[in-house]
Amino acid sequence: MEIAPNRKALTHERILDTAARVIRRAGFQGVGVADIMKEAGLTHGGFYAHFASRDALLAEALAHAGRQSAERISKGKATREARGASPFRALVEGYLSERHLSGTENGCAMAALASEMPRQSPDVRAAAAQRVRGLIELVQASLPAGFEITQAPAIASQMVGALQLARALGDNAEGRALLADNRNALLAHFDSSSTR
Amino acid sequence: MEIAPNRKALTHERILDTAARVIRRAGFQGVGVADIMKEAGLTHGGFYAHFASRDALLAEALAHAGRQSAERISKGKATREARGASPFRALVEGYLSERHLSGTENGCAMAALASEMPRQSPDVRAAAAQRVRGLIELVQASLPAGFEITQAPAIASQMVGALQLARALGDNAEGRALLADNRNALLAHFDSSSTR
DNA sequence: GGATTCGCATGATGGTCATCATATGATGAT
DNA sequence: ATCATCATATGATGACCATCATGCGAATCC
Repeated sequence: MEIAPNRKALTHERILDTAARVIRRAGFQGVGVADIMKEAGLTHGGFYAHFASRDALLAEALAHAGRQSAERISKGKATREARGASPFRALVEGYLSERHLSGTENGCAMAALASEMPRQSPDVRAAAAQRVRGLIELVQASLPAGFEITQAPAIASQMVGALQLARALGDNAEGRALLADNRNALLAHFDSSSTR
Repeated sequence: MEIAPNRKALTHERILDTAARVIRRAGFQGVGVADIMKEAGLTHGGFYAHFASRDALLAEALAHAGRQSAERISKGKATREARGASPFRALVEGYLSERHLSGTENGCAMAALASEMPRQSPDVRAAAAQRVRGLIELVQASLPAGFEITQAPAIASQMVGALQLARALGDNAEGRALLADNRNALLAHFDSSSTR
């Protein structure tokens, strides 16, 4: 009976996974229950067998997106470290990459949704606060010598802000230039070969 | 005939002014035509005598909000300079203030709306890009000796990101602490008395 | 293999929204 | 004072949305 582990649990996971991508693409307010179900290959009706409400899904989906994006960021970071980059450089170059600029759907949930957070339900807000803390910890764990630990929140702020301003400018030369300026500013401190 | 300058133009301005506040509070997607008209003291019907569409209003309103917030930021900066702060310190302390943390409705339009920008109409996006450039110029004009001019986009990114992460954490001790960390990081470079 | 359970689909309900057609009522000209 | 004009209000239309009641079909158990 464990061999076909609850089909329902699998579907639940699939909805969550889809929702995590869709909310980053369309925003909390830009997505309806039916949109998510359709993209998950289902119809809207079964939704309330899986979630108590739209808000409950959003909260779960944000936490899920946070785990997804944290994992993806860590993975990209590891790849760059394997190529010889320092942990901090690997983090910064991965987060402020052109790939992340255009890949909102699979990127950092906070960068994709930050300005909508203050208007969400308490459950969503709690997940958002967790995500902010996670980002700061990630930065903290990558800080090179020469940085104070109290600078981690500032660096996290800069990274998120940079991605958002670059996206506001657009996936074009201007947006990419803003990303590059941010990489340079962050990496100049401890290493003279700037953008790489 | 100029003595009572077009009542229509006045109403247009009033709608715009209201919309500029409402979109920062509720977000682009969180606000309807009727909401804005009601808050401006009108009914929804007359709307299309003033704007071609909802999108047209949003674009005009964002530009308006940008002008409003730029002016407000500059004014706060001038006040702090008059009290003896350097231009850069005045800018940073004003932008990353607790007042700005809780005053989304009258604060920086980019901090209030950034993550919704990529999904907006071309007209709105153009206004957004203008706003990003304006912010960067404001930072540039305030840079103290010891900063490179190419750091302005990075500093602007950090300021916007800090406000958004702080708001995601909430208008509470944790959010205020993140703001303080950002003020310290920005001001530590050229002045040893940190937060204030 | 027949009954039962349960996951999902179909379809309905009440609400909200952008947009527009038309009515009203005030303002300014004659 | 009467009329024309124009800014705004009333009300309608069609679309969309969250939620839920009910039905069907497939997997599970006896």
